[in-house]
Amino acid sequence: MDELDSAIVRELQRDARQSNRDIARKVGVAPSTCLERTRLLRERGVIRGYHADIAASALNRGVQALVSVQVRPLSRAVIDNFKAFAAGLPEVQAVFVMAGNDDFVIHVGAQDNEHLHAFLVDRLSQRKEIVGFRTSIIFQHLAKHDPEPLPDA
Amino acid sequence: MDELDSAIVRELQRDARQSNRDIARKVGVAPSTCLERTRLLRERGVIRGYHADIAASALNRGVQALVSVQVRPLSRAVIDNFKAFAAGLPEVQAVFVMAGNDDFVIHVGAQDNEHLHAFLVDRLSQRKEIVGFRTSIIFQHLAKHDPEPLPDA
DNA sequence: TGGCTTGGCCGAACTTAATTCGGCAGCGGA
DNA sequence: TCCGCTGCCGAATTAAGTTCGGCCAAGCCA
Repeated sequence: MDELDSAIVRELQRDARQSNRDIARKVGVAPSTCLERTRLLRERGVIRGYHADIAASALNRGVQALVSVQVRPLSRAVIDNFKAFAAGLPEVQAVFVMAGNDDFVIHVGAQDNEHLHAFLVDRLSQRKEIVGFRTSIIFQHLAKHDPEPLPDA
Repeated sequence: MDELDSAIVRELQRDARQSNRDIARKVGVAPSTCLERTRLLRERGVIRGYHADIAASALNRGVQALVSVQVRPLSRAVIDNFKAFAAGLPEVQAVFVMAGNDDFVIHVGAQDNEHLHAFLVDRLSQRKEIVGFRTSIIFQHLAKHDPEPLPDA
């Protein structure tokens, strides 16, 4: 992970669909070199994939929420099981396994409030390992897809 | 946003760097048609961008947390101002503007616990509009980059 | 109902990019 | 110093992106 790798990664974070030649030119190496670096980054697991960022409303997810969940007992089996369950639900966009008061935070997207409510009472509430959850509506989501690099220090 | 658009969007969510020809073949249209559809999706704002998914540890963000923040007074000026401030910090990966007990949830990534602590006490604590915040460490992050589509119903 | 218009898709032609691979230069070890 | 290894380059080949004229079908108006 030298400076060249970092520069390539930054470019791919910014725009994953620009051509390899453009990236090569911007980072100052030959296209073949850039291609090989990119291949290795992928192979090493630094680059995990490339994904389009889609407007939530176009995916019928105009209403979003963070759901904080507590489960019991706090055993690995229960945690892994609930995590897999949550990840499998279509409304769920992300699952955070947490330390602290809440064991999970689930990022959910639904078409409207009614669908969100249905999801909460028909899906989540079913699970017997859940001892409590709190739902907070998201007004706005600002995600930074190409953060400036963190100082190494 | 007909079935063809949806199919193209799904493919680009799954792998944003596959060739237009491959996508065209998978969704069953000519490459030129697929290209034009993609252009229009972008123009309409359905597709907002394409981004590489990078392993957190490679970006010096091995430690992540969700920080719930309360600010006062709850005026638009204060909210917009704090949102812009948070979004500008390099450690911040996402900002959620919330309804409910907390006004913001901030997704933060830092090199280690020490850097995270420094961020909290040197950056966040400075802000006079903050009347309280709670930090919860993230053990695991499971993000779904190509969720199955939500039923239209 | 019949002709006209329009939108959207196709495929060929052309331009540009991805990919492969042999060679070379720089570096480190013996 | 010499050898071998690593990583970069650039040319050649294959494949992809992009443009554009033509066609077909659906909708509309008379």
